[in-house]
Amino acid sequence: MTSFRDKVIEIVRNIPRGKVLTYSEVADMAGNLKAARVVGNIMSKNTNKDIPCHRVIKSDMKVGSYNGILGKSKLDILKEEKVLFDNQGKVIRLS
DNA sequence: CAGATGACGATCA
DNA sequence: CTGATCGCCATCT
Repeated sequence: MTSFRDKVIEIVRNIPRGKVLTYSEVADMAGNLKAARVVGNIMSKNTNKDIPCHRVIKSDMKVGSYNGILGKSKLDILKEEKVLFDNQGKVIRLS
């Protein structure tokens, strides 16, 4: 059966390069708006490099945490993906 | 099955 | 803006 976890995995896996989604957005798409925390919990235990878990940020637009499976900090990876940041370390979306 | 956990979120100081 | 507190919920042990 498709657990909440599986949906989250699939959603995150489909995030295109250079784009980011918030934990609450992913949680919402997976079926539970209030489960943003669960999304993070799942990502933290996921070690599959096939999943761009670094493209998931907080609803505040701050990067949040990262397990470092790719050997780089989340912030650096996003910068490599051409994602823009302001002086407060927040992500700037190009609408 | 029950309790603990945490890559979060909103609110208050 | 920064930091602390409380609330939320699927997973893990």
